Amino acid sequence: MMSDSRVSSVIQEWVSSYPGQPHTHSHTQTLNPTTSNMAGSTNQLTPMDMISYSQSQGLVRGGGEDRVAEQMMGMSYLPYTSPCLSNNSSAGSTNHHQSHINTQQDFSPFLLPTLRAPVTKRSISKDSAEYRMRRERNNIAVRKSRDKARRRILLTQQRAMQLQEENQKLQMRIGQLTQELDTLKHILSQRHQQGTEDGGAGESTL
Amino acid sequence: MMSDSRVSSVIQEWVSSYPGQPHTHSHTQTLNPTTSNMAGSTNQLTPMDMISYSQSQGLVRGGGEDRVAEQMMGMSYLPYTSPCLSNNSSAGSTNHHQSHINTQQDFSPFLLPTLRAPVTKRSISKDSAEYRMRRERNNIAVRKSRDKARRRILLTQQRAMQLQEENQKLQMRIGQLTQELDTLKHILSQRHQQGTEDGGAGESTL
DNA sequence: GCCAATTGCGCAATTC
DNA sequence: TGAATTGCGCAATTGG
Repeated sequence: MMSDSRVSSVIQEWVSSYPGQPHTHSHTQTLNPTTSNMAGSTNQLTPMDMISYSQSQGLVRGGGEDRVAEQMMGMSYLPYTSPCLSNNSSAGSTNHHQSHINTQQDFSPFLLPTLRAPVTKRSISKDSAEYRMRRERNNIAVRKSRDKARRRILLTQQRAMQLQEENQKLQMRIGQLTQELDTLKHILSQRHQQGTEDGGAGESTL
Repeated sequence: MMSDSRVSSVIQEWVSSYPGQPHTHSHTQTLNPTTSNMAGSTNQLTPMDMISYSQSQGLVRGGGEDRVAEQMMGMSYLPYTSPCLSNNSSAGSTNHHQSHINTQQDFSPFLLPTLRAPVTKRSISKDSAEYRMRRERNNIAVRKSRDKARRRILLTQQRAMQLQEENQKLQMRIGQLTQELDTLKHILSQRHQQGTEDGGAGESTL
């Protein structure tokens, strides 16, 4: 109805900012054992949070495998000893040079008796001009993406505030209308009573 | 206010999630969505940026110090040539673990007469157990913080949706009330007319 | 000054 | 193949 005119620009923008709701695929990750990390200390965080989380944000992917499991469990930021080892090379991610191998699947547990043997990796060598090129492009994409996300969040906040305002106004309006209605009803009721008593007609001017 | 009873749980949570609105301190950077970004040309950072870079603080990790300047200018994700050079190893940041060698101390300076010698850094040496300790603690804090942020965002989204729903209901309610009011008014008006015709006296109570 | 919390950044894995 | 996402760790800041 007339509501359209009430929606302000912020809302409009916001709407366009959510083309099609989060995917909610079936996430793929493997949540493999590695570093099961039972860490010990529990830590609160209702499981509920996780649910909605993974849903809206859509699949938690790749990144820190183990983390996934953790997060799924609602156990986030816990001590969490690094997957490979505590401090030495390429613990978590990082480890540039050697190669992209170890982080991900972390085959080491099985195939590498000693330490990782990054060797044998077809090195895209960080030196490679191409590598740098890719990295640079990705960095740009990342910045862009985050910028977008920030704006989206901002819009959502504004939208929420705006809706809240609107809501209050509507509530007020309802209050007015309700009161007015009560008044009229009361009047009618009296008239009716009068009419009944008098048997005649008593009307108001309103 | 009096609206409390009407606000649903999601809202409640959301509210508590924003203790005190975005700080808006003296602002450090970003702050606003702007991104006005005159885009035009420019991008490329001036060598000037380098200065702030090496200066900052302990262990510079080469990361995106320069970025700061850019962002201050509202110039986001632009090309932006890497600080040290475009492709060489460990150029930007990264370098984490592998060895504290290259990044930090970077002995190479000996070989590179022209570049600054970051030496003279207070060595918190990445080897230091303390360093690792700090890092680990910070990593945990970071995860925690991000988790929190995610939940906050989610709450905001839910809140917005909920408010929208509520809004629709309120609008509907207003529609009903309005109609009802019109009906009553119409009735009263008719009776009044009748009363007038009859020559009766119509007064309103109230 | 220390510490936790934030925040921007780049990396790498994954999705689209 | 390349852009977009996203978790992660690092480092600089900020607020206590």
